[in-house]
Amino acid sequence: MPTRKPSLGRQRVEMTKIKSKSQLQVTFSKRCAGLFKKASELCTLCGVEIAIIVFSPAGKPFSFGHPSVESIVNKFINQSGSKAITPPQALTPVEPRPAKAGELNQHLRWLLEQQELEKKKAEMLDELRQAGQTQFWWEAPVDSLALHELQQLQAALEELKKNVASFTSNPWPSFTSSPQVSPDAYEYVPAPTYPIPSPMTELGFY
Amino acid sequence: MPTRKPSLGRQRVEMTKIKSKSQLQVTFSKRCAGLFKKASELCTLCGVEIAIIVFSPAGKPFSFGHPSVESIVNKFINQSGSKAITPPQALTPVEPRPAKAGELNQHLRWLLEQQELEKKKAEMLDELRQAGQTQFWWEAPVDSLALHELQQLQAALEELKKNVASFTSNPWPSFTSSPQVSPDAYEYVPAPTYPIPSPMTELGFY
DNA sequence: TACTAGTTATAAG
DNA sequence: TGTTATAAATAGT
Repeated sequence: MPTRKPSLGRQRVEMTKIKSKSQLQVTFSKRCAGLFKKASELCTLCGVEIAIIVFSPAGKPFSFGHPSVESIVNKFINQSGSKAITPPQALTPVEPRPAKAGELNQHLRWLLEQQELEKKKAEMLDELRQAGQTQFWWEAPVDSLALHELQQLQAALEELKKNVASFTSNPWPSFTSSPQVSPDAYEYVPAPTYPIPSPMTELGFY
Repeated sequence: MPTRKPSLGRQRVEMTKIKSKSQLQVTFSKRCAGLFKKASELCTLCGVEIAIIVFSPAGKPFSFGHPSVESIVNKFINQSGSKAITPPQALTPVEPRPAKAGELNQHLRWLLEQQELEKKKAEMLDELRQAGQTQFWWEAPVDSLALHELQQLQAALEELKKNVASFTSNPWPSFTSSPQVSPDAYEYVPAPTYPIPSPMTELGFY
């Protein structure tokens, strides 16, 4: 005979902070997903622009944006009219330094552009990861060699830092973006971003 | 006799942009309110920070924020002080594209390498920053005189890059952060108009 | 992750 | 704006 599986079903929940750490995590995941879905529907249904930024209980940033978080944020914080975002110039190594207040937005866009790139990449990684095997080679603990290399790098950075104080040219890196095309898809980025202006680009790294 | 008032009740709605202007307005109002309510609940239940910005069909800005849109946006675009380095940060200019399914794994590996690099770099940059620097070293201008130092740095990075493939670290760190304090007041601003609090300054520029 | 059942959101009127 | 009945989100398993 079939043993009944009488789930209690959805129970009313008191609107107060969840105590249980694990339960909180579960609820957060579900509701955050639900929130983003609602946002997505609102975008589709009403053709509006929406940006959502959420810092998880663990402090990790989650975001949703259509057409993009940065565009909306920028629009929001600066409704006093702004120039259109210039598409990334692949061969332009340097972002103009903000000399005037009017140029600040340009830099903000740059920063936000970085975030965008990161989110897209993270998204891709997630997809690939889920589509692939259960375990990969890189899912293993760190070894000491990495540490060594890191220390080496850090030393180089420290060295450079000491000698960099008197430099006078433009520090702003450019952003090269591969045709980040995402037609209809809205961003739903469980992966947080971490805006760090990287000078590496100027150095021809990677 | 009670004449039935057989409301059809909620009907399934096609997820496509609503044509009727008036219907769109109604739907927008309801769903926007619903979205904000969900956000509010998520804040309360999980004690997280959320910012939502919506531009209505009429282009009017609506926002929800706890503790405030500004604080969250600023935090989002300026995570530099945080260790919440989950996915990476990268300016991956030249990203190999997987041509065949068989190359996916290789591509993934490449992506993860970039991720590793960025993660480590981010960590070190954090260290450097917390070392008491008001200004990132890369924010200082770089001219040709720095060439020597730059080459030094490049060498270190290249070295690191070579070793990335061999050392294995978990690309998906779980990060635990300090608990969040959440007051009771949530913002629900139908028509926000707020001054830009010098975003650049908070971004660590200048 | 998937399911169930009571809860909540919301399309229509 | 308020009502109703159904769709959708979700708490608990």
